[in-house]
Amino acid sequence: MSENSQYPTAPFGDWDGSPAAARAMQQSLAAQVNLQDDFPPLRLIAGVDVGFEDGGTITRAAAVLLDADTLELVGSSLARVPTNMPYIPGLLSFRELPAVLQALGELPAVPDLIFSDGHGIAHPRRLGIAAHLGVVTGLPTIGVAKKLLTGAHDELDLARGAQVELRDKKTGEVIGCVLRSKDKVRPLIISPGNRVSIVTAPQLVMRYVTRYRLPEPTRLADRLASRREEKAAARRLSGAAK
DNA sequence: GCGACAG
DNA sequence: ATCTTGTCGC
Repeated sequence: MSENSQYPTAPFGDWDGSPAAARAMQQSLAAQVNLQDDFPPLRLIAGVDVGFEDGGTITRAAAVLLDADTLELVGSSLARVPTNMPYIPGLLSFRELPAVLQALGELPAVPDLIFSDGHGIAHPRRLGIAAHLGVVTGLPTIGVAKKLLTGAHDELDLARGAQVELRDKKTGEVIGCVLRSKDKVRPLIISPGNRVSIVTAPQLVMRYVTRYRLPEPTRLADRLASRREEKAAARRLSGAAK
């Protein structure tokens, strides 16, 4: 089980830490996003997500590696690092990406596609965390978000698989789609990413949705990052102790 | 100036 | 994201 350390350690170059410089950096990186379908036959897919411990002082990134055909868990990793900056809408990647890259580097293999929590190009400057991750790693990525950050869309049917385009409010440019992954659940906001087209992204998401709202890679990474298991177990015990 | 605002 | 119990609906 050899881990791979082929991911950048300092994804922000010579960033001075200021929000203004971060936004400028996003503008230039956004130009490097590839919105064409350019991914290999999928054999291994990954899911990444981030959670926090100790009131937010520790950033906890989880990465899971799945067999793209059977969805069998092939490997997983966890990276715990000190939190370096606060959450600022639009600058999420500068807060979470370092931990995510560390977790990815500890997986047993490099995935053919990564599902990232948060948006891809459905972002004010077209560089949400999924797109940022795709540019710095060069790998295909898709952003799977639970809430809207920017853009507008029409209503969509309540049936599983229903979807409508998400467009820039000002330019009308299509920046992603709103997808109902299960009957009557709150829709997901899907956007590339890198090396995946706006049309293909939701298809790939649906391919990996089983019985839950979130596609498996994202759901499993979320469980690890946010310690769903541990918390549920702790709750059951304290409740039984009474 | 006012509202919106991933995780 | 995280803190948190019971509860309404499919």
